[in-house]
Amino acid sequence: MTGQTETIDSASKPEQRTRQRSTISFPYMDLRSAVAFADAIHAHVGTGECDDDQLAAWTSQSAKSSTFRVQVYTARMFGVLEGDGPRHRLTELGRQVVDPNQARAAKARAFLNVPLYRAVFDKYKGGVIPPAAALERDMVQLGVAEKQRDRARQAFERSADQAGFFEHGRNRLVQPGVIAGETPQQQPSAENGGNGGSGGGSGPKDPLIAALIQKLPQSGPWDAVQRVAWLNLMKMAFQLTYGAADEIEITVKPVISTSASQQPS
DNA sequence: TGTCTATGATACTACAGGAG
DNA sequence: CTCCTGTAGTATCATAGACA
Repeated sequence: MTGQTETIDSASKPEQRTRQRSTISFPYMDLRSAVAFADAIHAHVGTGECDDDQLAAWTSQSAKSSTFRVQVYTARMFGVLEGDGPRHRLTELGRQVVDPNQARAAKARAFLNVPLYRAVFDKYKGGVIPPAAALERDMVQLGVAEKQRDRARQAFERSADQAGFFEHGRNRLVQPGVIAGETPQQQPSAENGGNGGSGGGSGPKDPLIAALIQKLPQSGPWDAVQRVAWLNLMKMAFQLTYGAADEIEITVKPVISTSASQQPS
């Protein structure tokens, strides 16, 4: 393991031969490949779980191949798949993606789940997207590795197209209209994703918000860092669901020990 | 010819288990 | 208890081949 960097360095000019890592997450495949996985799982096990080998077989791949791994990574990044290790299942968003009635809104949400895409969207929403070269420069500034800039841009453009963000022209990034109002209101009765857990609740909850609520621990200690992370995710979910509002800041402040007066002994 | 897709390889990270 | 090592999983890079 340790000799490999030397091999790279000695290849030729060591300058800039080292691998640069992106500091912002983005998928290497497009939204369609993520939806394909969601479709495969939905078609075979519905809301149940499957493992690597099954999913690979259903999509005519080998579970050992990197393509398969990259595609799993892509689907998880879009938020349509979840699971630990070799086990996979649809997320709430994934179930909506395979539902023709909700697919449009769900794809738009999936698109904005990707940190890089979210950042680009925030930067250019309502405006005109620059040409490819300039867009790539922006992506590099946002944290994409120099060598991955074109790949990131290509995946971005395809995914944006598939999510309906280019409906007003390929030089404009416009959030599809359904996202704000359509889905949250339309499950008046049961049927809201059987094992949702919180399905028994009453209020009309956005699936993204519902999924976050499901993440809440039942009991026990829950440290501040985790709480802040959860609250930040909820903040983003609010922005996606209800639109951007004034900046909300979530921070941790150490407790100033006023408990001295409370200590009985 | 340029772009896209698929694939193998590699770097990095996290975690468990054992030795001192 | 701490440090070291091995292992597994994830993220990223590089490139060959297919296709328009």
